[in-house]
Amino acid sequence: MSMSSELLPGSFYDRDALEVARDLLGCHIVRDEIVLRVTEVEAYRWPGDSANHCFAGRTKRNEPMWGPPGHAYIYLCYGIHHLLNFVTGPADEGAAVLIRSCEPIEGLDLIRSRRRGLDGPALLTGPGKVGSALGLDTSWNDHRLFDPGGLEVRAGDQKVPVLRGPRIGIDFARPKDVRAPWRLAAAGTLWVSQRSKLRS
DNA sequence: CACAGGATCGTT
DNA sequence: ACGATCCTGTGT
Repeated sequence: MSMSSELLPGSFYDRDALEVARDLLGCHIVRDEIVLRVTEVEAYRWPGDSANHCFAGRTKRNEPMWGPPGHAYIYLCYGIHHLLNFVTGPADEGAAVLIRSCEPIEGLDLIRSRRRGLDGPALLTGPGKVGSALGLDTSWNDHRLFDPGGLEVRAGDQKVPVLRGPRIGIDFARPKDVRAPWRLAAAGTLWVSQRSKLRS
């Protein structure tokens, strides 16, 4: 458990998902002995974002996204991958930031043991890999990220240079939303997926 | 109840 | 380019 930085308060998440996404780059996700530096995120905004799970209204799956900011929203993708999101904005608005990639700070041995046969950026570049490395499943839904214990988010590097590009895997959305540059990544690291599609 | 498709990943 | 693998949302 890393005590090197402050837990982000609930108020950190009570803003537009795009602002929260920007400020999450360089922050630390902590679970047990694993500490990850956030390197790549996507904003799913409110209102009017047709790529957002909440676009068509409330469902059982997206219920955590309508709750208070700073809670976890985790869902099963393609029947295999558990994808980690942080709920943003006020309750009753459905917005969140998807954690797409991280860089290991501590706990690399445990991460490797969960991703047998892989090494280097292949361990953590992609949202399914982040969920796997952290050992997450849907039982973590609604978890309060600003409370100590379990799964925590702590402050990290300030003023990380940012790369931007369109979000991945949302071809079903409206063209305007498919094009929106709401995938953000930290510059200067290889621990980012599809880096060539990003620009400063 | 049945169906179609998905904010992915690793291999071919 | 494709299969894995299963839940979700919608429609009847």
